[in-house]
Formats: sequence, structure tokens, C-alpha cells
Amino acid sequence: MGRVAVDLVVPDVLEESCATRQALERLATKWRVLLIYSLLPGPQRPAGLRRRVPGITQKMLTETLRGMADDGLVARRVLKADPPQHVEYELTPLGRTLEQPLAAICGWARDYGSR
Amino acid sequence: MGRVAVDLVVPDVLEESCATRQALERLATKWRVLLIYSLLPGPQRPAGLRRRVPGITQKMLTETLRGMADDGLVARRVLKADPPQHVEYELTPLGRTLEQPLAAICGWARDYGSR
DNA sequence: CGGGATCCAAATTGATACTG
DNA sequence: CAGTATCAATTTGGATCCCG
Repeated sequence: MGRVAVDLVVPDVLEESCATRQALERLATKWRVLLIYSLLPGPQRPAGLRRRVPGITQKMLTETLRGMADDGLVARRVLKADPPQHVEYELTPLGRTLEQPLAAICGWARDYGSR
Repeated sequence: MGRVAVDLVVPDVLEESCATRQALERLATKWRVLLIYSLLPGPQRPAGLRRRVPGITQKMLTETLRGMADDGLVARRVLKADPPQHVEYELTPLGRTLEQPLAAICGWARDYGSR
């Protein structure tokens, strides 16, 4: 009764197709974490988000929010269709599940960030 | 007795110069989290890291590790100086303080990552 | 006027070949 | 085996223009 040499080609947790890996890549971008963090208090309008995330461009704001909307992390809502167009972004329930993990990271950043 | 309109120019937690913000940006890059994660079990050599982080380039591996070394997150050690050069990277104590926060994120990725 | 889109320059990343 | 150099490809920033 031989022992087959399988070698268990360890499908590492970081395999590119792995859910964990993909989820991480959905967060570890320059702006997503900052935007989610800024949306935790509640719905925000683009202008407000630009203030809360200094340095972000109009463009990256729009693109990043749209990408996060595609991933189901935020929802976009139009408040007024009239000339002065008003729009609001808010975290979805899924997006809000990030609050705890993000708090852990922010806590670390506070405690050890200064190095 | 008038009320002065101060407006409290909220020095938001995400001010570009803020420690939290800078710490976050040191993590929220495409490769750092994955590399730190891969280094948690112990010291690793570049070749091994490339296997553990599929998709990373020789270049980004080197550059990212060097950047993390500059930030004090990892340490580089040369094992042999001879032609077949051997090198090892490992997390510093500071780098290891990321284990818990990272576990929180990875847990999220596992639970909600599939969406 | 606020939100978003477009176009082009600048910065990052990827792919590959090459050196110690 | 690690790391560097080089050039193409992708991504980001900046300024501007458009639409309601």
C-alpha cells in the first residue's frame, strides 16, 4: 500500500485567484481605505469627501468611488436632479463590515505609525 | 457677548501630514500587506517570497522589501557573500506588531471577500 | 455651481535581459 | 541566487471642458 507522493502543491492563501488575495487587493489601494474611513460617520457628498481626504483628485475620487460601488462597498444616491446636482455616497452594509478590521489598522497606525 | 465664528478647521485624522494617514499609506500598497503576511511564519528568502506572493515581479519584490526595510518593518540579512548570493528577510519587532491588525483584515477578506 | 468626464503629462508597474 | 537596468504598458495627477 504505497504512499503517493502528492507534495500537496500548497495552494497558498495568496494565490492570485484566491478570495482572500482578491479581497485584499480591493482594499490595498491608495485611496479606498481612506475613503471608507471617511464614510464611516455617515453619508458624505463628494465635496465633503475631498476635504476629508486631502490630496485626492476629483478624478480619483470619482473613479475610486465608482469602483467601490461596483464592488458593493458603497452606494451612490442622487439627492437633487436640479441644476445644482447633489449626490451622496454611503457605505453599504457590506462596506460597514469593514469598520472593525479598519479600526484595528487605524489603531496600529496611531500607535506605531510614528515609528 | 458675541459668538466668534471659528469654524474649527477640523484637522482631520486624514490630513496628509498626519501620522495615521502616513502609516496607512505605508501599508495600503499592492504588495506590502501580502509580503508582511507572507513573512509572518518566519524569515523568508526572496525566491520563497516570490512563490508565496504569486504575480509579484522581481523588481517589485526588491523595491517593496527595500522600502519596508527603510520603514523599519523588515530586516535584511546576508547569509553567504559568495557568488550564489543568499539573502533572508524577516519582520522586525515593529513589523510583527502588524500581525493582529492584519489578521482582522484577512478575516474580513475570508468572510466577506467572496462578496 | 456642483459633479463628472476628457486629454495629456508624470509617475508606477510589468517584462525581460544582464551583472556580481 | 539576488539584484539592477532598460523599455513598454498601465495608472495617477493636473488642468480643462461639459452637462444639468
